[in-house]
Amino acid sequence: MVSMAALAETASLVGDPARANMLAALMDGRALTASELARAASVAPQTASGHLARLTEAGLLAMERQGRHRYHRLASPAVARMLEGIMAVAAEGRAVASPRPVVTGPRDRALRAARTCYDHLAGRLAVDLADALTARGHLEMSADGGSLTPEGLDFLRGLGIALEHGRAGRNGRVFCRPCLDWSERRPHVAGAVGAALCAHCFAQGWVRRIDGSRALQVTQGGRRDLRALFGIEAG
Amino acid sequence: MVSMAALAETASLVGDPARANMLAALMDGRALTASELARAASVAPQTASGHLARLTEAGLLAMERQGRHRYHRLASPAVARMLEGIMAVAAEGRAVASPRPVVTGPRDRALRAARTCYDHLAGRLAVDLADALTARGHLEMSADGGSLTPEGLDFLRGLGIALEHGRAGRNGRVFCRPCLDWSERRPHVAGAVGAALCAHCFAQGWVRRIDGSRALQVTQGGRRDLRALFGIEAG
DNA sequence: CCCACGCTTCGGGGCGCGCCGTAGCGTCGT
DNA sequence: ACGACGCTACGGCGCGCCCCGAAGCGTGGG
Repeated sequence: MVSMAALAETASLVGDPARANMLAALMDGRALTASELARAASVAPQTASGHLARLTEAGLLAMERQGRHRYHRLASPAVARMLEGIMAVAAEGRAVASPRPVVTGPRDRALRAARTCYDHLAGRLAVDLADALTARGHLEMSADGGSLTPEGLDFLRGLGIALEHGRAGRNGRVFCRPCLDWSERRPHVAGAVGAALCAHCFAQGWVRRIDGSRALQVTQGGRRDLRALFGIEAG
Repeated sequence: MVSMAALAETASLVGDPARANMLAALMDGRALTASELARAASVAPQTASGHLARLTEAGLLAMERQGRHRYHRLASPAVARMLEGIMAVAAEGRAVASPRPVVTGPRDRALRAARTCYDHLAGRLAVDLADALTARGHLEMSADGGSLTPEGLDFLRGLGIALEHGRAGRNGRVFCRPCLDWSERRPHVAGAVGAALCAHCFAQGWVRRIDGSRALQVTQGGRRDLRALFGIEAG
């Protein structure tokens, strides 16, 4: 039974604080350089280099050279889902340990409002979006799964959102993976639909990244369009 | 940002071989004693005790006393999903490292055929079941989600499978969480529907546990009924 | 009542690995 | 071509924690 040893091996890679910080920094789906990741983890570049080599060899990260920089990113959606799962358990354990909501730093404010989670939106913006779509009968979600309704599919296609990949079932529905929002403790839309929504928000200029953070800022046009199209007050 | 430290903390709990083996042994959803877990991890009872205390305090395990035994089990479905996620990444990484299928031990044979995965069925039996339901239009699954069709819901209810919990959406569908089968590399049914199916198989005596293993044996009656009701050849 | 048993606590030994010095390689600017 | 820069390879230091022996507690059985 080789998989048990593999379980410990993989988990211990995430189990080191420096590597965990690097992985967390990559959870927004971007590709970062070794130096940036070293800063994120508060370690020297040599240390980061060693960690990155191990993570890459284990298949957690993918690396591509570009000039004298080397950009590292999560190797696959499976890695992102794994990290989500670990964070969910960590949050659950914390909640038991300390009943009151743990901290709300000043910088956290922006993160809680809107951020990316690998390839989709997260934070209050994402939860509000899911709620708005649900209220209009465009989306149905439960703990075990979710889907766009035929009306929801039409609506999003009308906005110009390409959804060819996760094509609808024989009754015009397309499944959405629910992802438990880390800060809101409620599900938002992940999977192919979530990725398409997120891509569209960036393409339309509704959101943009704040400095080098994982947090997103809703632009003025974004506020206007999100209110007009989805009826949500963002930002 | 407290969650990053929590990420490393939680992951490092799984990152120790002894603890990982214990958690893997509990992945079938049963509750085991400290001694059994010590044997599973090949460590002395004192060592196991310390590990179990840490896992319990962190909220990964739940413990209940019963006489002079103490039964340990996974604390929540979230923990099971986390472990699934880590194993998926581990398998993915291995697949890259060694192209040929890693090992097929004699004991693995039974595990690959049928086993439990926390609260639902896994292995070839579970994948065949999902395929059969899909072929008959009772189930639809994709990478991002799945659901019973209204016909599928009726069919299962006709068998006496209680599905009140994950009640159907406004068009008579009930979502199923897809779970990537560890040995078959294809999705089977998890979530509330998967749990109900698994419970029904046990209740009808279609399957039973082999000795103290995670593997399941399909009974003679199980083979007959599974063929008659689902059209699958099991065992 | 005493022993057997399951489990836990305490203490010390040992090994692994995370860390940063220094040094070396490849790439880009001027 | 030279230096700056990003990154990587090597070596030794030091901390942490995983492990088990020995001993203590609670339960169950003879």
